[in-house]
Amino acid sequence: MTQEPKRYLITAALPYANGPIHIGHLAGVYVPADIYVRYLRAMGRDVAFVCGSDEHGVPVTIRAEQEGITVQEVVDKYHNLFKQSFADFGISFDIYSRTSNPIHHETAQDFFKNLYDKGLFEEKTEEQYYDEVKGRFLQDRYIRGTCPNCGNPDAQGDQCEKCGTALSPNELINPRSAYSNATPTLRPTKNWYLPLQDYAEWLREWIVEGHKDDWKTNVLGQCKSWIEDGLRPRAMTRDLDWGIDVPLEGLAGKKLYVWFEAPIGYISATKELTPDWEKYWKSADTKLVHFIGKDNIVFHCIIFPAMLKAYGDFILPENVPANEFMNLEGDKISTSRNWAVWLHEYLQDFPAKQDALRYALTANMPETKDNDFTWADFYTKYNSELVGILGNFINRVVVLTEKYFGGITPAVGKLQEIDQTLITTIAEAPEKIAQSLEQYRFREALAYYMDVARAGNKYMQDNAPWSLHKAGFEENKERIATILHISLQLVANLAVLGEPFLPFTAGKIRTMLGLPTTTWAQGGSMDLVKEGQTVQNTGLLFDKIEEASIEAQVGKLEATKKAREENATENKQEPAKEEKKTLVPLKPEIDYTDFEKIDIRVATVLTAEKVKGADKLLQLTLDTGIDTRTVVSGIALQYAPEDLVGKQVCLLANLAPRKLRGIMSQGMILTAETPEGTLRLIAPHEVVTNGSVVK
RNA sequence: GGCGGGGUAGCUCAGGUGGUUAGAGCGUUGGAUUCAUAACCCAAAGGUCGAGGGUUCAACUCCCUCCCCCGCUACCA
Repeated sequence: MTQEPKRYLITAALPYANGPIHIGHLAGVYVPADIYVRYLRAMGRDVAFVCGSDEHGVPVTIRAEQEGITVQEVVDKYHNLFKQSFADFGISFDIYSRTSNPIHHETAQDFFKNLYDKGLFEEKTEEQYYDEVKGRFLQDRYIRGTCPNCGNPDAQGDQCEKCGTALSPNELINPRSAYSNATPTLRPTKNWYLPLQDYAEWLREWIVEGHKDDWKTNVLGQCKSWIEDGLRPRAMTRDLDWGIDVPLEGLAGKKLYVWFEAPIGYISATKELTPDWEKYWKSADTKLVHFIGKDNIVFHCIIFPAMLKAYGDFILPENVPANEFMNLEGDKISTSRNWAVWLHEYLQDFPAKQDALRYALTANMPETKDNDFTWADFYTKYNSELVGILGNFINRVVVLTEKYFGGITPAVGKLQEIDQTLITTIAEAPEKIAQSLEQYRFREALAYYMDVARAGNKYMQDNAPWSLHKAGFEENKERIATILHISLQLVANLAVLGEPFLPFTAGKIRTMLGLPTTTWAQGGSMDLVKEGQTVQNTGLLFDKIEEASIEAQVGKLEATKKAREENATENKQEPAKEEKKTLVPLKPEIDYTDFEKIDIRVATVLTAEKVKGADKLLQLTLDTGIDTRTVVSGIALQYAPEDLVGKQVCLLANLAPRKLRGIMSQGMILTAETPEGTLRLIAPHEVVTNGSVVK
């Protein structure tokens, strides 16, 4: 878009109603989005800033069970908490909605129906684990069982939290449902997939070529990676009982995939905001920007745009300025590990210090890489920058005006060169800051803002009106008046330009100077405070933070860490105790005819090499006596290729061939698997003829 | 393993189509000052730009290899 857009639609990632908001969310998404929006509004642009709670999906249902309350109570609780937190921190949404609203259900269902009617989905039937007791299908992470790798009896179907191995549910030993502990069965189920590969070429053109210069490198890189990796069909429906019904007949218990419906929440929220919602979504002169964290890139840059394209009519995001992550004291922020600074707790500990946090998070925003939030840094930034530079400058000006002119704005007199220099600096600031904001460079913009306050301190220092006052007030009165007049204009500019970053502070400054709501266009003006205007000293904008309150925060985190470590050492002893228990129990009895179906042969390894692109796979060539065949085996972690050549192994020879990493594997090497998950090859004790039958 | 992002002063981070002394804030040190919340102002010290090779008259910037951090993604038939 080369022309200035007529209006803006700004979205901030929908927070998931499964835990409170922390500083990572704020730094990554909501603060930058809010700064951007406040700036646009100050520019007089037409903006819709939409967000809402994401309330569907499995985790909230689990949480409800854990806490012994209904799912609705869980999502209500977090929705209200989110709403309060955002309001407290001045995140100025035009609407904060929620995906449980009827309007969203309708919108999402309409969207699905539209794509369905056009025949844009692929239908696929697959076998999935099913909990007979609870009567529901099980998502991977709600199937528990013993980890084949480390023997942890509580591994999840998608990964083992003890050893970190990525798993799929059918690898678990003794799988059981996380809901009922029942042994799950496999059941076929039909779901609808969006064939993303059909959009690959279009996405490539749109992103890789079209946006190569204006999207952030981290976003562009991630998209490229996905597109070049090959896009695959992605399920848009799930077997769940909490969510939005798939709008087709006879499909009880089938819901829309949360990542299908959640982004549609932006549309529903806009609908809820205004009957004119279509002009924000379907007008080419609207600029759509999604603010998200890096974990959401694929959904906002690939899947959602593909959906919008499939539907037709809708505009696409002009930019998706995803931020990286904010760490906390050197560790990744984690809701489940309670490693976070929660917004509601922050305000209890630091009442009315929203801008302090907004400042610290903006100054250190993870724009290009993961950044670290430390309390020590927060403390020094607050005390030396907000207190020492910004607050102090304003206070000096207000106090001097009070002392020398009874709190009345004095008239400006004859200007000197030093005044002109400052006036130029002020005049240039709005454009400079705006340039940075337009490019989503928030920390730079904030630094430029603080430079204005710095220039004020320097101006004050260089002119030293207090020295002139001492030398004789009456003979220097005009000069002192001029210095203070200009300084007051600078203070007013700090309110105008600070509105996006520090809205609470900007409001306080306006009160001091008796200014109405300001616009960005007023920035740079030297006529914001009129001669004769009363300047109220309403007290310090920022009072110093005591070291003790910072130590208390650090102590809080240390306690969390300590508790976690104690937990970890307790848990460490468990696997040892569990080892004996993790032996796989006997399978049901079979008769000899079942066994006869199995054809196991002795074979000799002729060649062995690692499968490229795979950790655990070896590609083997075997002499089976009957033929020479290729077998892929997952023993690379246990055996080096060169150790295998010439060795005899046992081969399940009549197993249906199957492709692994693109290689056709004709059979399966037999191994003994220890309870710890270690694999040992099975072979005859003495060398025998290749092709000998094992029975 | 593959892919993407990142590894730059004590700390937190910018930056670079290859080219004279590599930047900011904080911290440290010295000076000046007292209107101001011992704040502000001036100055200085401080970096072999992750490691090792290569291309080049010239690399922190380009190429190759390796190491570390973050994320995405795959594979025990």
